[in-house]
Amino acid sequence: MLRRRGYRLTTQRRAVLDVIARSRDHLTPGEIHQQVVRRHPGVGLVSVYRTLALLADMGLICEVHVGGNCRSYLLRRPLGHHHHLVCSDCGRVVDFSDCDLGQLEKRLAEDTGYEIEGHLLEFAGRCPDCRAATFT
Amino acid sequence: MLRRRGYRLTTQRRAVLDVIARSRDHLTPGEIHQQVVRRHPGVGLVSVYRTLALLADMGLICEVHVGGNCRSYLLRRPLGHHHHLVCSDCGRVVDFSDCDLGQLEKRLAEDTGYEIEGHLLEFAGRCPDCRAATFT
DNA sequence: CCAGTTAATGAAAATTAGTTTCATTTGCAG
DNA sequence: CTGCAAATGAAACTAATTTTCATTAACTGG
Repeated sequence: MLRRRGYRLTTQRRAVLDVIARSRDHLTPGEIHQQVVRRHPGVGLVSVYRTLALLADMGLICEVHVGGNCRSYLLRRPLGHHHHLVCSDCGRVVDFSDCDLGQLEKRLAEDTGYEIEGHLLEFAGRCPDCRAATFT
Repeated sequence: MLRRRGYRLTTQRRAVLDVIARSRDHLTPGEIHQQVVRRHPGVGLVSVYRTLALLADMGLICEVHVGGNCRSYLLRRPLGHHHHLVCSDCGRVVDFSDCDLGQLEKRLAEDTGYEIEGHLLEFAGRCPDCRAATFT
């Protein structure tokens, strides 16, 4: 896909893609870098950022904004439109895809005159594990 | 309200509250500080952050997470549950309150075992002014 | 109203996340 | 193989936020 868009397929890009593809979880740029370095020491955090920006541009990954510490998490996109349910304790993320905001979106557009381009929907809650941990 | 919770009512807290109360727009910590300093030179950005954290804790203000540059915007809460429609060009924010996510939330809780605590819903779009500007 | 305590402040340093710059390297077209 | 533009790594930089700590001032009790 990179090639098709005229980008070069470099070792570092391979490495980043590899990490993202391998992981089921959502990772921060820093975490991705750590994992990349394990197999490819010398790969710079900068390249990770650059690759992530590229992938995000191409729509292959997307970002999550969670909690108080407004840090952007990057994650693998499970193909297509979807949203996140984030555990407020451990940060674990569950994806879901049906959000049914079409009507609301339409009404908002009419009421405000905005041309709506997209939306960000995230739920916060406590995952089963963290809930269980409380009762220990 | 501060007093009721055992916090002191300091000049700087008054000043921050004043600015937030006066403004209908959403402000960044930096913007709030600028305005505070106009009337109260010497008030530190630090205190603004501290006051904002306090107010957010008490639920009197809330944050917005917008666009790519993951910076947390703080804003006045128009009382009660609501959401934001943010212009992707100029950043102007419109509030709306009916989101009708109850059913989705319930189903998610059943499916995932998460105890859902809240949600973050934001729409992005282009406001009437910015749309008009394009055609100039 | 005054004094004491203690929370709150301001300044500066520290931290954290992300971006920019630029000389060097390298993928890949020819 | 070779050349060159694209991509990289290191380091400097920007920006936002947090921490530290000595000083200040809000409230409480007298």
